[in-house]
Amino acid sequence: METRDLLEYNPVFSCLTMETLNDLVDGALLRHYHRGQYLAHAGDIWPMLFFLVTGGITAVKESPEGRSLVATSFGSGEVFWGISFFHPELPMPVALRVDRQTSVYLWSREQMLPVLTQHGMMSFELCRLMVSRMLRASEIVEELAFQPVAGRLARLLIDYPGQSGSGPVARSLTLDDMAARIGSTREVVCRFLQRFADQNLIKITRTEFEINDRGRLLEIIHKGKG
Amino acid sequence: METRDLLEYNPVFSCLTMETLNDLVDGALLRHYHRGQYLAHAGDIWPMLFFLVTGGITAVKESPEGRSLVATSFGSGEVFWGISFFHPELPMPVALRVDRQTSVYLWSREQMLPVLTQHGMMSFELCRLMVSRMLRASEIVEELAFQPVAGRLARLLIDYPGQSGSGPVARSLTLDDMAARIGSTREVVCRFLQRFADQNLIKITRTEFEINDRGRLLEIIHKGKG
DNA sequence: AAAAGTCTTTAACTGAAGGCAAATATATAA
DNA sequence: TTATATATTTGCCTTCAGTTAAAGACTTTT
Repeated sequence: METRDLLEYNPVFSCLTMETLNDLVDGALLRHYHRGQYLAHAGDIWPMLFFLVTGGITAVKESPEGRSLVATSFGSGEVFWGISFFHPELPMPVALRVDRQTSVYLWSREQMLPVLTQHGMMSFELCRLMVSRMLRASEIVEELAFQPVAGRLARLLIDYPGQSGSGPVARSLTLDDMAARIGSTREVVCRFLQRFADQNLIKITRTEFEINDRGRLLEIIHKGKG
Repeated sequence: METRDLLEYNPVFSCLTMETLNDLVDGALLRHYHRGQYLAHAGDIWPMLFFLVTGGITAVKESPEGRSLVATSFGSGEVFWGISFFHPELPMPVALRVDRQTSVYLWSREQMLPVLTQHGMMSFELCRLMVSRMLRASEIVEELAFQPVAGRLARLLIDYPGQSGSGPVARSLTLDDMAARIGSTREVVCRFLQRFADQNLIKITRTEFEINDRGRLLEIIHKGKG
């Protein structure tokens, strides 16, 4: 899709006039990153708002001992920001890591502030977006607090990326990736995957997997027990 | 403090003109609740924004098996909302429970929407507020994912409500309350409290406690191990 | 094709934390 | 006061999940 369409399709930018939007795009910094680079590290003061044109970015929390947890991730057409964009004195609680070849538009707090305070609709849409993100955070909290690993993993499998209808799916995430998404470790994830396979809930090879018993997986998510 | 002062002191409302503020207050629903009542239950569609005049409200997540987790709580002068205020189709992920005698101003989505879209500054301040709340959520996630119970409890003790300087503090929270705040259970909390007492980090009676070794507690929070 | 690196898989061990049950203490109501 | 409900404390036991270690499988490089 064209960058321009992406912007106009995004609720936050779509409420601006052509003119304002043009000005914004002209003033924006267009940056390209590649896999493994960081837009910002946890602890940084990073007062920027960005629009993701192509690629993917992941918000990651790192524990002191090196375990990490994926808080959320962004794709084409999505908007996010550094905490410092809104609170210049506060540092980033997560790192923003680039998943693959990625292009973003960047705006600084100074650039964007007048536009936001001028356009109530835009700020309001930003609020709405934040609420969605808060919901996501809320889900993560709930799962970490109440769901044992089996449930969290079952959920990850159910909404695994690149699942169309039935048939085997490529294991695009490594065990470490999965572990980071559900707040556990490589070995434990492996163990539970095998256990699911033993129970015929899934079929699994080194490179692919396939869900056999979606119903039972959903049950594990909701009622617990793996 | 006067309600009026509270409103004018709140960043979200303070950017309105006297006039608009008057209109808002006139249009608001003033409601009184008592301990144990709910403004909204998890799962409700509740498209309201509220301003807490007096009292206290807690946002609680409940697990299917009856354990609960305090996500955050609000006091005098604070503003919060139902998810449905921003996304009318989405239900509340938490319940809003009243802690004690409480008065709130309530506005519906319909009432407030025009004001917000008209006043960019107000929406922007609301964004800022949301970011703060997101930060809080982010901390909770981090702690649940990476901190063992000892650390989470230590933190709860360090910023226990009603701690002025030194000296013993009344145990205003029951073990269940504490457990709900750190995502654990009554018994476990009790056990860790006793352990802390054994190590002379705190002194504890049935009704009061006192922090003896704040430094060591901070260490447990940051470096782990109880 | 050998070597080095990266993932996956298993097993055995360990520790952390939750559940149950019972004793004790305290507050509230009849 | 007695009775009833509510909190705390403790011991014992179980489960769950993280750690360590090692072996196997596949990829990429040399």
